[in-house]
Amino acid sequence: MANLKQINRITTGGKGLPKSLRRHAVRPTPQRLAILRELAARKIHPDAETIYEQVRQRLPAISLDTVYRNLRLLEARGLIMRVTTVRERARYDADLSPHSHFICSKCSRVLDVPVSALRPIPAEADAFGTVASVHVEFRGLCHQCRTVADGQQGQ
Amino acid sequence: MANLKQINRITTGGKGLPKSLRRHAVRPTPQRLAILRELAARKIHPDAETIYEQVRQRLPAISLDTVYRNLRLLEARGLIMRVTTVRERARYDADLSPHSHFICSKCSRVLDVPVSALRPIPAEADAFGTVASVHVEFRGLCHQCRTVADGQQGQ
DNA sequence: CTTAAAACAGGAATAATTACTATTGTAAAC
DNA sequence: GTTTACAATAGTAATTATTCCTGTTTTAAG
Repeated sequence: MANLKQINRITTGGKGLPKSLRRHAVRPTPQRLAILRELAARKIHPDAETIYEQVRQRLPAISLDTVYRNLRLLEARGLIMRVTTVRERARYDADLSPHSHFICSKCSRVLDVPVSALRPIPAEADAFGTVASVHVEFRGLCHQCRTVADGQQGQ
Repeated sequence: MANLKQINRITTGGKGLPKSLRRHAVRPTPQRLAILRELAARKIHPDAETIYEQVRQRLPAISLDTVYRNLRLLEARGLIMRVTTVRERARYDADLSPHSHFICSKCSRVLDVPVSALRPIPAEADAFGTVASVHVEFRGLCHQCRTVADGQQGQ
C-alpha cells in the first residue's frame, strides 16, 4: 500500500483494503478498517480522539482503547506513520547554536549533529506560513549500540 | 528553606551566569542557577527528572515542580531549548510517501510540506549511527492565521 | 523596616496513553 | 457444521509526564 492515492481508491468500498491488511498480517476487523479509512479519507492528520469521534458515528460501540491499540499496530506494521514525534520525556539543551540531534532508539542517548551535516532549510517552506522554528530529528542505532547488536544478535 | 545565602554562595561559581540571567529579566535564584549549570555542564541533554536528581545533591529541598517551572521559563526566555518537540497529542498520517509537516502554532492545523521544499537529508548523519528515520517539523503561523492576526492585532 | 511581587515546596490534579480483564468474534480443524 | 484456539474488543483502571494550586519564603523597592 504505502500511498494515499491507492488507499483512497480502495476506501470507496472495494475489497482492496482488507486484502492489503492481510498482506501485512493484520486481520481486517471492522474497527480497524474504519480507523484506517478515516485516516486515509481526511487530510487533517487526526489524533486518536478525533478518529474515535468520527468512527463512533459508524461503530457506536468502539472504544478509545481500540483506536489507540490499532494506531499502534498499524504504525508498527508500517501501514501508517506518526506526524508528530515519539511522545517521551522532554529533553533540554543549553547550547543554542544551530544544530540537530540524533537519538539512539536503544540507549536513548542524544548526540549533537552539526548543521554541516544538514543542508540549510530553504525558504520554500514559507509557502505554508511564517516559519518560526524548524526541528530536525534523526533516530536510529548509535555506533555503540550497533556494535553490540552486531556481536550478539539479540538485544 | 533555611540559610539561602549559604546555598547561594555555594551554587554561585562565577558571576557570568547571574548577569546573563538578569539581562534576560530572569532573577538568578539558587535553584535556577543550579538547573542551568547542570544543563550547561553536561552534554547529555537531560530531562527534567535527571536534572532534578542531580540538582538535589546540592539543593536537597528543591522540588520537581521547580525544575519543570524553570525549564519552561528558561525556554520561554530563550536561554535554553528543547531537544525533543512539543509534547502534545500524537497525530497520524496514512500517506507514507516522503514529506514533511508544517504545524500552525495557533490553529494547530497540519499541512503537508513536499520533499521538494527540503533538501534531501545527506548521508553525513550516518556518522552518528545507523539512521532509521528522519523527522522534520516546521512550526509557525499558517497563512490563514497570519492574515487574521494582521487584521486584528490581539489573539 | 515594611510591603508587594516573584519564586518556592509539596502535594493534588490533568491529559494522553497504556495495561488489565472478562467477553466476543473468527478462522481453521475436526 | 460444531468445536476449539486465539486474536480482537469494550470498559475500566493504571501509569506517566507535566502542570496547577495553596500556603510560605525570599527578594527588591520604597
